[in-house]
Amino acid sequence: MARVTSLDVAREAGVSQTTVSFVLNGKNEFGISETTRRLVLETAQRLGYAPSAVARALRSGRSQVVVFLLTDAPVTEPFGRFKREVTAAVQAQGLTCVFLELSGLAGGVSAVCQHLDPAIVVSTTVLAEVDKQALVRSGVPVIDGVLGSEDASVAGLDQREIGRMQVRHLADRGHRVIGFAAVDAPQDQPFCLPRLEGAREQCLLLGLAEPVVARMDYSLDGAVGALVRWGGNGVSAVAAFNDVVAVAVLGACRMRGLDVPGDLAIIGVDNDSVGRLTVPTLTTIGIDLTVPAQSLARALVDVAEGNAARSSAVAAQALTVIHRASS
Amino acid sequence: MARVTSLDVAREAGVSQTTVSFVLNGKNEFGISETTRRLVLETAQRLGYAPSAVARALRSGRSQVVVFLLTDAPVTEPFGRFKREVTAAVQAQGLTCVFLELSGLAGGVSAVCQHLDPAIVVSTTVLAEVDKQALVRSGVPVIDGVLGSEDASVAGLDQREIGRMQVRHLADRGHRVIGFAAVDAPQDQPFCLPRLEGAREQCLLLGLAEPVVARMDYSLDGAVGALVRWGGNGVSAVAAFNDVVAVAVLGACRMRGLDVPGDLAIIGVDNDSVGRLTVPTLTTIGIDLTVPAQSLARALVDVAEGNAARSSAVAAQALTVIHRASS
DNA sequence: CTGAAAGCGCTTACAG
DNA sequence: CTGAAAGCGCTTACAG
Repeated sequence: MARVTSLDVAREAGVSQTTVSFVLNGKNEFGISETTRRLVLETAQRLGYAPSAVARALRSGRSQVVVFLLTDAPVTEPFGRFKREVTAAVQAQGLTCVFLELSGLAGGVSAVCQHLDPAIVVSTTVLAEVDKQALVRSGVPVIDGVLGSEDASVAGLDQREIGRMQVRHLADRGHRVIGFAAVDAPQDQPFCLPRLEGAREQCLLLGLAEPVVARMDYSLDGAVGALVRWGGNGVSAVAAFNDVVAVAVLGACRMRGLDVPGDLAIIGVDNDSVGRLTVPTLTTIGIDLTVPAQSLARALVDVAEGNAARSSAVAAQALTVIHRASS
Repeated sequence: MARVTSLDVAREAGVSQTTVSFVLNGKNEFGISETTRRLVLETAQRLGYAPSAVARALRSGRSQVVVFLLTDAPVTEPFGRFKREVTAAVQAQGLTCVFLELSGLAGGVSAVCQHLDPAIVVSTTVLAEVDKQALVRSGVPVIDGVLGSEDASVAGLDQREIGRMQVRHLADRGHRVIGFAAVDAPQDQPFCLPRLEGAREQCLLLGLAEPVVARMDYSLDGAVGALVRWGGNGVSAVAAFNDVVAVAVLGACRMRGLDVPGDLAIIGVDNDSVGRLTVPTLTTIGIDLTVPAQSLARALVDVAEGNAARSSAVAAQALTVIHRASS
């Protein structure tokens, strides 16, 4: 079963390959008659013609593929939605977005281009300078550190705003000494650091003491340790880096007989479904990355075309406090 | 900055394009002298030559890309690792695996081939027959229902075995009337149904009563409802579809003043990190999908080459009971 | 308004 | 042992 080519369609319709190409690519400015147009379309349909992406890419020198590199990317629900929304937004721009699990790949980034020839590469993490150079040298533009950069980043979401919102929420409810539950895991730092920084800024702005930072791994023991530290500093409310850490703090409170939110209020980040299932349920910051996904898609197209990325305003509307029982 | 082509390398090295191609593709059977070989390799390196995947694909008629379709795929940690392991295993077979978020895509599967020309398409969900036909018609082989099929599937992991293990664990600890916490969400059914079936089988085998099934959404209210139903049936232990549901049951127990595991034992599935953070910590089934990922990668290559997939033995070693405080 | 022809970069028979 | 040439399927100047 040989592949149906545009030449097959041309022959079958009794026109030239050129005409087929023009019709199928909507190059109407060449003034092809409506009759011919219909005939070509109908013939292509009938033969089940599907253009070869590979041939098109070779000819045009540009593939239509966006490779989105995932390196220990967050497994949270908002990020899962983000991937779907980026996919949709990129598609709306006429490209196709695929995700590549870089952490599973031997040989690293350079191996990416071996089989893929992407129009552009996007990465959640900041790429090593060598890798970046290698890509750029083979003509592939790169946008890295997406969502996690310390400045507002191409997606227009400032991670610091998350920390600020957490503190504002807790301060609104009368808390004056606030703890911050940070994590050690390296892959979380691009998110954890700016969130903490935002929390600091907001405390300063509100005339509160510096937040009392406790670092922990994802364990109950770690959370109990944090509790002790906070207890010694008069902390009455905790902003957790994310919902999972918040659950750990919740568990530690239970172990130590502390009432939540009576003895300690807790707010997480992510609105993970598990936060609706704990007792007490978890106050959290919901993240809607629809707008950031669209900003990113626009920036992608700009950069893929060799222009500078349009910068995006901070998408403050991406964030909402979801107030539940833990605060 | 024009692209470096194999012809550039040939000219620079003073040999023909053919020789360059042979050297770079390791076609040593043509007896190229060691000196020439070295020269070509060194020149390619020096010029920073990277072969065009697109040209190669056009010429050979086969791309080297595996497209892994994700449709509301589970966001659990084992599945995250699975993706990395599939990526590695596929790479070991000489192909590149990328993931495509089908749920974010308008136009569905047919749009996939527009820009990608994959060597093979894999899907977690069972594809609609039309979509499957469309792919096969354009010459793209398909493997669908990966990990979720009711039979042992290409990956060699039988979801039923998970339910069996849960029941065996609970029965070993003396429980005679077992509840099953099932979920409503359609995307979970390919996993939930076989796990429940396995639980049923195992109860029968051990001479226990049928498991008492409660369906719920991911909510505390749903879990409380389930608790009432189980209470009326003398259930002393619950096998939950996954860890998130298990957390909901845990929460419901807390609300109703039930002791875990005293009044009710609970076992989840997935070994999600949250299960180590609840109080009590959660007994669960750990899933190591390394072996299934490798089976899948082998099957992929078979099918991409037009052969039947090698069937795989059930990878029982993929599953382990992780015994914690909830049972 | 439509067609013949070139060329994207590669691999691989075929000829020396 | 090595080279000249064809051809994968497409798009697009160029010519009519």
